[in-house]
Amino acid sequence: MSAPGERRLTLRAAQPLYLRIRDQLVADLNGGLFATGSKLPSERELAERFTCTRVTLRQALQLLETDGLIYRENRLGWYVSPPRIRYDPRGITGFMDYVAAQGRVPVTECLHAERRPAGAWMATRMGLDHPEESVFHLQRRRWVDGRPVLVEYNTLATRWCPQLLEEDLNTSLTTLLRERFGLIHSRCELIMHPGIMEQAQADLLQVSPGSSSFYLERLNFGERGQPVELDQEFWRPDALAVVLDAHYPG
Amino acid sequence: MSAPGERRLTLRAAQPLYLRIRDQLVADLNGGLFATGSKLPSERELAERFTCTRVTLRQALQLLETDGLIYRENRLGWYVSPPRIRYDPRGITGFMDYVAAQGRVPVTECLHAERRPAGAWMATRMGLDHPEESVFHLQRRRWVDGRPVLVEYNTLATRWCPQLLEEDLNTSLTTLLRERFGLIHSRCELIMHPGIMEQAQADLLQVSPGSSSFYLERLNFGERGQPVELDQEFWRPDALAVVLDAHYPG
DNA sequence: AAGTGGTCTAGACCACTTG
DNA sequence: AAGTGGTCTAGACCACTTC
Repeated sequence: MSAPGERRLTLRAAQPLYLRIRDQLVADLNGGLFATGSKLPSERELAERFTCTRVTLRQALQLLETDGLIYRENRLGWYVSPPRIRYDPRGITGFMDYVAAQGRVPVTECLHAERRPAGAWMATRMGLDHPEESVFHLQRRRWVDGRPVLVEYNTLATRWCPQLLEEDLNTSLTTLLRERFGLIHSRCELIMHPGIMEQAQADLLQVSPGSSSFYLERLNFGERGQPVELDQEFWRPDALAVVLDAHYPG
Repeated sequence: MSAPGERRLTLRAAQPLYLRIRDQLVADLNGGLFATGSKLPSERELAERFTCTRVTLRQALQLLETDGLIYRENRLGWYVSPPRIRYDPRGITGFMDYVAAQGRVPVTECLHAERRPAGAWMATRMGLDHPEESVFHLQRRRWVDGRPVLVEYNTLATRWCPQLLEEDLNTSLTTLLRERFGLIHSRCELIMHPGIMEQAQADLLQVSPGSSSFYLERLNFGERGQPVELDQEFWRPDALAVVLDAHYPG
C-alpha cells in the first residue's frame, strides 16, 4: 500500500453518466419536484427522460437509496424517504415516545413470542448458566407513519419477568419491565454497524432481497448488574439517525 | 387451457443467481479460501467460474461489500475485509489507543490545517456569535494496518486553543487539547447514520465514486458547557463497529 | 501490451401488481 | 391485459494499473 500523502492527483475525467443522473435527481428532490413519501415515475419512464438504459438509471437510483434519499418497496417502486427518525439507542425513552415526540406516528407490532432454550450463543452473550436455560424470545416489527422501519428481536432471561407472555407486547418493553416487574436498567452495552438484511427481515420489511440494513444490538443490565434483556434491531438504513448525548465521568 | 394439477412444483421461486453466487462466495470466505486482506480473483475470472456475466457477478460482490465482508480499492480490485475496529465514538480514549489496543496499527495523518471563518452552518452548529468568527479547520485521514479507513474534519473554536496550528496534529486531538491547552471535555453530542462518500472523501480513501460510508458527528463541550470542537468522520462502512457502554443516571 | 475494473448499451424474460 | 420492477445476457469502450 502506498505511503500516506504521496499520491499525485490526476486530472478528473468528466462525471460518469450515472453520477450526473443522480445529481439531477437530487436537484429534483431538493427542489420539491417529488413530495415526501410520494412514488417516483417508473424506471422505464425515468430512463427515457435521461436517455439511458434501465441499468444505468438503476445505478443512479441505488446511490440515492444508499444515501437515504429514496427507498424501495419491494416490487412496487421507488419512494421519497421521509426525514430520518432521531433515535437514542440507549432506550431510556422508548421507541414509541421518541417517534411521537418528533411528530410521527409509531406502531409496535409483536409478531411472535415464545419461551424457548437460550442456545449456546445467546447463553454466552447474556451470561446465563446453561445453554438450555429458558428465555423469552420476541419478534417485533415497528412502523413509522405506516411504513415498516425495523424488525426487532428481544431475548429476556425468564427469571426476572416470569409472566411476561401474559402482558401486552405491542408497546414499550422498557416501560413494561419497569411498571410490571420493577426492573430498572442500570446500564447497557451497544454495538452497531451497517450490514444487509437476512431474507426473513427483508420479507417483513417488504424490501428487496439483499437490501442494506443498519444493525443495532443493545444488552441491558439490571440494578444489580445482571444481564436482563438483549435487543437486536435491523433498521431500514434511511429511516434513522442515531443520536446520543454522552456525559463524561468526573 | 390449464389442466388440473399441471404445474405445482414451484413452492418458492428459486434463489436468484446473484444470491446463490453470494452464498458460494460467503462459504469460500468463511472456509478460509481467501485470507484477510488478500485480493480476490479478477471479475472476469470469477464470472467465468460462476458462468455468468460480469454484471451479475458484480451484483453479488456488491452485496458482500455492503455486508462488510469485502471492500474495493478503486480500480485495483476486491479485497477481503479485516475484522471491524470496535470504536467508542465518545472519544474518551483516542483513535490511536483504541486501535492499538485491538492489536492493529493506527496512523493519523493531518492533510490540511488552517484558520478560517466558521461560516453560517458551522457557526450555528457550534454556537458561535458570528459566522465570520475564526475557527481552526483540520482535515485528517486515519489508517488501520496500512489501509485508509476514515476521513475526519475537525473544527475548533480558536479562543480555547489559540496556538493549535503550531502543534503536531498527526495524533490524538483529545490528548492534545487536554495536555497543551488544559481543555477537559464534559460531554458530547453524537449523530451517526449511513450515507455515501462525497467525491473528496472517496478520492482520499481510494474508493469508487458513490461508495457508501458511515457518517459520525461529534460535538464536544468543555468544562463550562461551551462547544469546543466538532468532529465529522466519514468511515469506510466495513471498517468499524460502533460500541458504547452507557450507564444510566440514578 | 495485456489485463483490469468502471461504465454503458440494447435488448430479453419472468413474476408480480394494478386496473 | 398491461405495466412494473427484478433479473440476466452478450457484448462494448475507456482509463488505468501492471508487466
